[in-house]
Amino acid sequence: MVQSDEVRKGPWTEQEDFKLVSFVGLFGDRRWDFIAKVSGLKVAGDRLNRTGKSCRLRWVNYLHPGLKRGKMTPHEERLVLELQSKWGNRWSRIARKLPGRTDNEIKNYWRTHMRKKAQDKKKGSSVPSTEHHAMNSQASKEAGEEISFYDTGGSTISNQKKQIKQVGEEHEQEISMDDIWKDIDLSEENSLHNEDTGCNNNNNNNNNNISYLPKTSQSWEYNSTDSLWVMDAESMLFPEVPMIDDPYFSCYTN
DNA sequence: AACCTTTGCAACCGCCTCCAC
DNA sequence: CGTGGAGGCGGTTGCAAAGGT
Repeated sequence: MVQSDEVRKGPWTEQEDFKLVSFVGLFGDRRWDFIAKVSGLKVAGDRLNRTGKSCRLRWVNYLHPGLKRGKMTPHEERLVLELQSKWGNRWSRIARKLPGRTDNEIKNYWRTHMRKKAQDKKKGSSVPSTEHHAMNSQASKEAGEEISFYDTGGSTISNQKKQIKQVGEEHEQEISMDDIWKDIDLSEENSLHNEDTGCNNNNNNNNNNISYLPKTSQSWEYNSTDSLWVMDAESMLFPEVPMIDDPYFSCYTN
């Protein structure tokens, strides 16, 4: 445990980043509490008074050398949409299929994406064609209608209300509360259904929809089994979902 | 140019799961 | 088998930058 009276919060400084990278280099990227503890000691020089959680988050979301920066590629965007429709808001699982992207990044992307979609709906305009294609998934077909723009990441009640506020302020009459709650229910059903049936159903889906993605092996071997984006057990069950090739990983092979 | 709104993203919070003891 | 700690995950918040008026 870090000395609690001095636990730092908020944005990380360059020095903190540097220290964290050093400690991770020394101790690996698993023992976050240990890293937090050791880095908080006076013997560690300038102390890094962050919690283990905070260290982990900073490393995973920002400092990890395998991270891609910058905009999502169209392939990544479509894969996110496809997997979200399949798995729901299981961001970390989705992130495992997009090496170099973090769950946080994908989550943020999704929220932005859905916000745009909500605005499109509000304006009564058609959904952009690529997005529509991606969203035209098993779940929406089985629901017999378009996926609601409310079945987003962060789809808690409070968030829904926030979106309602954002989206509906001018057009409250157009989208009633009943519609909204119906959408929420539908999306939850879809999500559950996808979770239950995703394995079989999506064999076909994936073969059809994302076969354009290159099938590659994970060349990144940073810290071996302790690395991010390792194939988990579930991933092994869905080998049909390809990994996106990532040239960045080549620099982690020793 | 100033102000307001929107967008993107880093970071935190709280809950859950796993595992060692 | 129960418990506690550590890590993981999803949801949420806050803020800076960009864009619009």
